[in-house]
Amino acid sequence: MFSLLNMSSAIDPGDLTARATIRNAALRLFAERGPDAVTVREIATQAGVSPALVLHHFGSKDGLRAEVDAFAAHAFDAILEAMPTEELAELLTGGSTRGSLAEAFARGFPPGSPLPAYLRRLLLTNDPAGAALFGRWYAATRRLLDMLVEMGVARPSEDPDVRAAFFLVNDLALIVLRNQIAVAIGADPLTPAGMDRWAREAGIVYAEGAFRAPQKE
Amino acid sequence: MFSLLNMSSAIDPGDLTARATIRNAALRLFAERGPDAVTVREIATQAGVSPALVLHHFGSKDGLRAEVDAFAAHAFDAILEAMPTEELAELLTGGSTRGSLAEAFARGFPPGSPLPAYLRRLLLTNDPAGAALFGRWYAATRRLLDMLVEMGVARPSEDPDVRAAFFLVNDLALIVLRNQIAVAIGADPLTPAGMDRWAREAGIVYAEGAFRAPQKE
DNA sequence: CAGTAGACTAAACACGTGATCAGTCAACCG
DNA sequence: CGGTTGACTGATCACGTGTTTAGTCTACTG
Repeated sequence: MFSLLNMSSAIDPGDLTARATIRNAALRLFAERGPDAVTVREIATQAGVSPALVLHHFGSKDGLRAEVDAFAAHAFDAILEAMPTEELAELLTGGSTRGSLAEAFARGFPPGSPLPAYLRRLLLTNDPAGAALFGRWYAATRRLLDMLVEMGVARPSEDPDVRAAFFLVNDLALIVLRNQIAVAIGADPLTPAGMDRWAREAGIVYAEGAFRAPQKE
Repeated sequence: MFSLLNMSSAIDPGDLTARATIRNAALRLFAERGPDAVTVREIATQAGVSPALVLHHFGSKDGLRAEVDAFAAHAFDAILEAMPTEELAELLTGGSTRGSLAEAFARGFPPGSPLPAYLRRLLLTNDPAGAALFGRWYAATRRLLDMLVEMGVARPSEDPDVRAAFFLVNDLALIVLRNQIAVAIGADPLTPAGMDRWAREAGIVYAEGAFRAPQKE
């Protein structure tokens, strides 16, 4: 008897290993609901395999979690590595859209990708990996801002640490409050359309301010 | 024999009912780790009662959760109610600090209060209560911004929906990314000291912008 | 002083969880 | 061909969970 189910390449459309299929299913579920709220049985069902196979491949649920973490971190670094030069170029050419992390993500990931949601979880839990990621992005923002000041493009600040954090978290707010923003403005801010509206307003405020200065000037 | 443990008023310093003690313990634990990650036994231990008493008073864990939700929502509304006039007054008198939700919270809640963390969780989960809260705050922000434009204090925007959302989520970012911000700038942004630094930078950017406008003007 | 109501607890129950185990099957190697 | 390796599964385990039950003790009521 010829068993289709045991041909690992036939488990899922796309010729993926069973391992990869399980990892992808876990990534998607972890991103949406968090690892603690997802059961091994659920992952197995979604991947079309038995629960025991999940632990056969990854040792334990925590092992799977670690592997998914590493996979996601790798994907994020790939995005981040391709960004700063591109972002800088856009900024210096005075392009219409301001360089931003959220924007880079919207461009770098396919529309249905679970990675933005995964990133969100990483930043919001007390995960050390999330803290490390935030730290690297903060340092990059800080450096970029210093560079822009030196170039005369950005005005200097008395408290550059806070200003860099201000810009970074305003940007990340798009990712972490995505759903709330979507219902408020009637458009997903991580799609190109929503992103355009957002970038235009942010760009204006960052360039000109939003209030008529009451006492200064 | 005289039993101290059964005198409800002696269970906890502060003359609280056992019910209130349990509710407070649950609020604190829910805020820190989320309701799903907290066990009934844990709440009971922290409150100094038996696990069965928790369910005796609240029917079920979900019942307790609902009661804690209602309690927190009530506290938030109280803060929100006292804010807009005060905020408006500060704004119109040209006070040093810009009116903001995060600021109002830092002023309105004692330093160790679990309510900011609870609010954070409410906004970040897909909880309908959180969506409702965000919706009300968004409407208030939108109205305030319109009013300021009408008064000539704020510059009009082509996309006021997005601009209001932009201001609101920048503000809420202080609450949802509090920990990451704290390690980045070296100060908890929800304490008066950290809040001052943050408000100063935000105020400057919102008033004057941060970049030298490249093409406009 | 009975007697009832309610705060409170110890013990146990039903169930879903992550994990283990023994075993089947296909592929590969000598 | 015989034998070993490894992907894969069904059955089962130990355990923590929310909840229930039976019962104790105190305070109040007539």
